[in-house]
Amino acid sequence: MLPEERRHNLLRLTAERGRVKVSELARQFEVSEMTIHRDIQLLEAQGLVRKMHGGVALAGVQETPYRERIVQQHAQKRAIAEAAVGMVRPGYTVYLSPGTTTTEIARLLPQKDLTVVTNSLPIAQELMHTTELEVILTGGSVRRYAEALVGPAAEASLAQLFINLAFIGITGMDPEGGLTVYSETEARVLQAVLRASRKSVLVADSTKWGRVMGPRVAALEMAHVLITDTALPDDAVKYLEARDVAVTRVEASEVKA
Amino acid sequence: MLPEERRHNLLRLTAERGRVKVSELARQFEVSEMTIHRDIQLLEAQGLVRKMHGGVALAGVQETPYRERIVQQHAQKRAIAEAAVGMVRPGYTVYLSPGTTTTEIARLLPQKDLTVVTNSLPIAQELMHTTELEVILTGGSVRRYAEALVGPAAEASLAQLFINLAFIGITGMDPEGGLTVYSETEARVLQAVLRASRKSVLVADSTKWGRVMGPRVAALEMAHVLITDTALPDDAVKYLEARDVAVTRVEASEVKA
DNA sequence: AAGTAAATGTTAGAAAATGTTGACTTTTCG
DNA sequence: CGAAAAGTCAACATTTTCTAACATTTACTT
Repeated sequence: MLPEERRHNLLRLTAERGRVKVSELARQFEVSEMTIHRDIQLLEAQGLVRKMHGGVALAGVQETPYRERIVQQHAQKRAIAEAAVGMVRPGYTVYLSPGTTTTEIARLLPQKDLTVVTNSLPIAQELMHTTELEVILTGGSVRRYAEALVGPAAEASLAQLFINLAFIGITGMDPEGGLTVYSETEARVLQAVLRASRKSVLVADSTKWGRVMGPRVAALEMAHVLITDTALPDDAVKYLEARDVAVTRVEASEVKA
Repeated sequence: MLPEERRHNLLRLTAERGRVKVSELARQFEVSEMTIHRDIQLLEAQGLVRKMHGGVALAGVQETPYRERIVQQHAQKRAIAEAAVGMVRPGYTVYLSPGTTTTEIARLLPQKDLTVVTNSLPIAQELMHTTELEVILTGGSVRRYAEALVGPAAEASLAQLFINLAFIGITGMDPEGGLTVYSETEARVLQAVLRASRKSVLVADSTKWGRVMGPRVAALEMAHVLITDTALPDDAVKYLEARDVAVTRVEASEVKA
């Protein structure tokens, strides 16, 4: 494995799991711990990770990177979420993927006449307390750092359902790389979601465009709709619409909390 | 668990529960009490928590003086939970039903080498944050008041699993009425649990004896073990042991909170 | 082929984290 | 009140992790 490749993987592993032990990384990559230390030092200088005794964590994040990410780019996510909620009709069964934008959608959902399917623990928690909607949680293994449920059990339970609208927060989207997420298990769950859904809606800010971050979920054109912000380049829109993917670009105008 | 991670979890636990005993934290994180003292000292220097004799409390937060009886009940649940945890062996897959006693068991579980299956959202949440155990959540509809997952999906996912030990908090137990819980759906989930388990352990304080509270889960003698308190009448013990149900009666000794 | 720069491993000492012991303080309870 | 129990904390020993310096290997350049 190339050094740069190794650092990239290190970063990905850290992003996925929130924190990783130095010893584990050394074993994983079959290099000495010293090398890992040097990698970490390098990544820390770029502000990407934070060193802690015995391991490494995502920068600026303690233990739950998920919750921390929520505060970033909130206005944009909120605007995207508002557009997403506009697509929901009474009686629908909607799916919400784990993620910050989808959590925002959950908060804006109508209070009635809706069934929500999710594999995100925080979303289920929130909907349970703040609404009277029917909430269905997929089964599965708890994936700690994403606070999500994954694995064969999650996929199997999705196969039993019919979903009118699936809202999917994606980590990377690229004409060549397609839709990508951090981990293999999450990718598989999303594939099950796509199979169970009549219509799939990607929610992703424009920074995700051109990014290939991990395992591939599906081709770009598998989605029916993309909701993103105005910063998405015109040629990207052209590319998508040529493939029958409807694009909605929203303005993150007012940043009210 | 990394030191910094442990301190973060300590803070989280304190925020959740208002105040926590040093001895409990030491047990939970599997470190000496001295280490906990040092952690607390560090967090106190940052103004995040307040040190108290025997424990730690959230800084700047009013203390809620608790009712004696609640404390008493808690001590009993705690004692039952301790006996329950004593039955767990490394490598086991254990099931925890929704409930306060089982939540207490979750808090006392070893940190390693265990798979936990549950349909309780709070238990999954807690284990996810404070341990590194493999946590499997059954799927299903969210049952609001119990914060539990129920329904055909929950039953189906349990059917896929093998459980070494199932800890079941029961609402009522009676020679004639058998084991009873509040709702039909919960009863069905517990039936699925019993089918998937090699050994089932009832955890219930003695007030549950003679109570028939709702739908029947199974006959009394379906369980292998009952862990309860010393107030359970002798004839109840005799009745149960005649049917090959082992009874463990614990004393709520460590009463003071 | 020789030289150079990058990458990695090794070693040793520094720093951090943890546990243990024992003296001391606070709380509990007869 | 006064003694026993429980909790605190400082000092020391031990283990683990970090870092800097040096040696070695690998890959690229001239």
